[in-house]
Amino acid sequence: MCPAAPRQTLPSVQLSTRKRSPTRERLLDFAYGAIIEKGFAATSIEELVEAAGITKSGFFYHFKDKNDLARQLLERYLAENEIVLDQLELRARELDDDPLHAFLIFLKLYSEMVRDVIARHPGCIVSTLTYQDRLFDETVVRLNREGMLAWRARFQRWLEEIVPVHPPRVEVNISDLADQMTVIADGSIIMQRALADPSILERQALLHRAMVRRLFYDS
Amino acid sequence: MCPAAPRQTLPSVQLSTRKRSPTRERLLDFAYGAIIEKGFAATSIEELVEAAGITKSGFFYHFKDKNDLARQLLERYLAENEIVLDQLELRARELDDDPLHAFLIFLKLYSEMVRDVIARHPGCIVSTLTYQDRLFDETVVRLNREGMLAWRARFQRWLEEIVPVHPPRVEVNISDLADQMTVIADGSIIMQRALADPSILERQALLHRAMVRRLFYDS
DNA sequence: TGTACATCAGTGAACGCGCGTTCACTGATGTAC
DNA sequence: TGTACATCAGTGAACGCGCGTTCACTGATGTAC
Repeated sequence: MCPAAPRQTLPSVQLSTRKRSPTRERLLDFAYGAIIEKGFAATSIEELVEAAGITKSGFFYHFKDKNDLARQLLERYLAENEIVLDQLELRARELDDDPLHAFLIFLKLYSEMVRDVIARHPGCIVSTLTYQDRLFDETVVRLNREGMLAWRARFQRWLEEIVPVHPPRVEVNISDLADQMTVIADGSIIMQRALADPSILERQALLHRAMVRRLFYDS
Repeated sequence: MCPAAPRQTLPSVQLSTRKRSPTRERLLDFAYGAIIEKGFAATSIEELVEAAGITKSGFFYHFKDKNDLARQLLERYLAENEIVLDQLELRARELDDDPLHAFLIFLKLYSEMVRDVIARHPGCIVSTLTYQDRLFDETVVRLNREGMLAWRARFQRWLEEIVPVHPPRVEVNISDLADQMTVIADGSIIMQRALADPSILERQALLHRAMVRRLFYDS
């Protein structure tokens, strides 16, 4: 599922109808970093407001409660993530008309982008929240779920475009192959973090690319 | 990294020199389940001792502090995990002398074992602890790291046995390929949990197997 | 076999701290007429 | 242009609760002589 692009390079995304308050955005930024470092339960409202330079009551002006923080964080992340992947897919398809070639270009572009993002934030909120989902209400759990399904849908659509042109050399389930992208991203981030080796995700992304290529080509 | 086999099927593993106390084992069992459900920070000592039927002070007889709980849990898990993988590898090598065939059998056996374990405990403590590693001392972080490196070493050794007999059809880094096994296991567990779909891990394990097979064979 | 001591596996009460949350209030800015 | 009111983005003090941890103590079992 991860990661989104660096925040500063993003256009201003308007989420729902709520106005974007700079203080709220900063609180979300701090929460993002802290939650990736320690998890949600270990991240206190106190440390966030201290970092943002307001008082604790100010937090409750922007967020109904702590669960609402998780919800808004996830909403913002998923929206940005969609945009980043759209851009990457668009760029890849510009560079080659053939869907398979474009897909392989996409995997390469993705591996490069992800390398930089994870270096700064070694983790993924979606994975983190997934591992603590008993702490949240169903809205958060549902958002998480829908985010993962959006990844599946994107790659499944793309792969179904590829298959008629380049039939796979062995039989594989296309939906599973679409999921493999997400699985490898999330799994690599864990390993990268556990080993404190910043090269893992990129290496795994490139290996995955080589395996996909080999699935469609004999050479 | 995950999972270990069901506890009840395991021989009694003697960890370090400490005697295995049934109460401590039960505390560890409850902690395992709770940590996978909610994470470490959200798991309270109170709920564990209540489940075990002792008082909170009893906990501190068995564990120096909460960090010590994480350490003992991880130690026990890693030791059991080694044994389970050893057995699976032994069995696979019994069934076929060729290292590649044995490896593919191993992947199949693994996918079956893992399906049952994750159905009961939908998560992996190693991943969970990795995502909250700022909460622990370096012993825990080091154990985590060594556990992952043990997986890498096991599969790398095996793959290096395979390569001279069955040269891969495209160039891949053997160490990365060894890591891919771990990456897919951990990533699948996250997706399985986020989607609440118990079939994900097995499907991904089998897809991975097909991709590895395709790497070494043209058919 | 009896006694003395040691160890094991806890109990029970108390601690201080930090946590998430509430509530009445406030000064600055925006809007209607 | 001035006045009245509404909204925005917070403040400050207080709350009760649960958390991890400590410490003096205890009854049952094991071991030495």
